[in-house]
Amino acid sequence: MLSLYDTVSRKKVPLDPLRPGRVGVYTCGPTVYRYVHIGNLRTYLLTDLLLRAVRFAGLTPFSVQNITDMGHMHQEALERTEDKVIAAARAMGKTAREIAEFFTGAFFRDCRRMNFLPSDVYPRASAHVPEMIAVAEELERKGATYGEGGYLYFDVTKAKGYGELSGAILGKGEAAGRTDGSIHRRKRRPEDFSLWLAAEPGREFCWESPWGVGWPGWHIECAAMAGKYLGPEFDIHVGGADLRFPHHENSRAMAMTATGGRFASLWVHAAHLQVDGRKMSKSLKNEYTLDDLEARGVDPMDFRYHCLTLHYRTPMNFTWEAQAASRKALARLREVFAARGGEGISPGTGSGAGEVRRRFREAILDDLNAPKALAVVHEAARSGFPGDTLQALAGEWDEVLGIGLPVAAPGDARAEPARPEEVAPGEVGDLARLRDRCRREGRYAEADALREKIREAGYDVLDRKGKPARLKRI
RNA sequence: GGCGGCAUAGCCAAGCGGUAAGGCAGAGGACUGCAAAUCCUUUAUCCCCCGGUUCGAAUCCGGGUGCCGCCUCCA
Repeated sequence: MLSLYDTVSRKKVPLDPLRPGRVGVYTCGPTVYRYVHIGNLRTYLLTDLLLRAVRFAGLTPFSVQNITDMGHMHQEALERTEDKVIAAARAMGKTAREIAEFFTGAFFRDCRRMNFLPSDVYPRASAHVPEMIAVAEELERKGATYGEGGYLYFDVTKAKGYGELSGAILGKGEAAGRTDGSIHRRKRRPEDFSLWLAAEPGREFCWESPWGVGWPGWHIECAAMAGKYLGPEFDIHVGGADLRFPHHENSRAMAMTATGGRFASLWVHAAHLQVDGRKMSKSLKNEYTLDDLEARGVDPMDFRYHCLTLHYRTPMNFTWEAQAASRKALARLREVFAARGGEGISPGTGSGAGEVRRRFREAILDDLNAPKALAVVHEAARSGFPGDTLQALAGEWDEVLGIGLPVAAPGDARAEPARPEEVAPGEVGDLARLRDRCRREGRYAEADALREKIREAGYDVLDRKGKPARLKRI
């Protein structure tokens, strides 16, 4: 049985699906007016790992991840954005909708590169405004709203259990002491939040509503879309730690008040990723994207592996040094599984692996303890298990880890070491062959000089007894 | 001011009451013309500090110190 740490009850609880065998999962997805950064990706990796673990536990997940393509994309913010990509798009006369489309595409591309299992539905906020209006109307009927002049607010004192999720205490937050006239002037108390806002002049995204032409508040997005695709009650809600308050607290308050249901049974939050001990921010120039990592020689799979070396609730401090260590570790694992996986002579699931299998399973089912599971993988890699056993294990485990442990059948091309011409440019291959001849003839000084040249070209020379040397990218 | 998280070897990181997983780096060995790669072995008498509970604590309690986050858009 899979157990997960639930933010509301603050302890690990066994997953007990509302519908037998089916697990409904909702994840707060990206806001598509910029590229997602590696911190966002760590959060989405939690969803991916969760979905894979649900399958591993023999259940079928149904995953919904929203795309926020208009909610808090304020027209004003668009106009004065410092983001170069947006600024350039605006300069070219692109609409907010076109910009959102572009970054949505970029998001899906990153998901593929990270080897995320696709969600079943990716609802766009802009396509669900009628559903949001319906939620707001229901809240109005329940007497949990107030407002005037095109604005509608949610009265948090009408929500049962407000604060259970985040520990927020009414009147105790810093917002209580802050007064932003333009935002707070119509609110009775700082914790109340907008369900509907009047459109400012020139706003591209706006809709007709019972309260006038305008646009929906941010928190109502998730309440409406989760409700539409998963119903008033579902199993797991996933999101980044920063969304705990106010976004999740408010989504929950609204949904529970509107439907009378409990909304999500479990709330799972991903701890943040920082860079060099600081929160990522534009001003510090440390908001890395997957492309930034690749430009520095870090493959998306290397980053995925690196994330898995930490538990999802442990804050991560991203450093190039630690990422490099993970890159090497993954490369070694792959080599071991590839090389030995090819040794298999008999088909089947292998034997003698019961113990590691059990411990891997236990780790994953215990609140998705990926680092513990990876330790088991490393043990197996050093265990001396026969090829067919390693092959079976790699296949099973990679369903959960998704880090590309090769599953090479005997005779499979992946079971054979790559030939020089397959990994290196022709000139480098020529150097390697020339060096082989020098060595055979005992001209070691020349051979060593050639090795140095090959190194400079970015390749390691892997000598093999009686066979041509292999080349490997450094 | 309110709420929360984290402090474990040179670095990253599990463990959360029973006597310190795993990875990277380092050291020794095998292999090699020498290397690299690979393989084998090895590397924390101790888990930020001070008290306490317990037969027993990195793990629980109390008090410190340091770092970080949320409370405003934020994964």
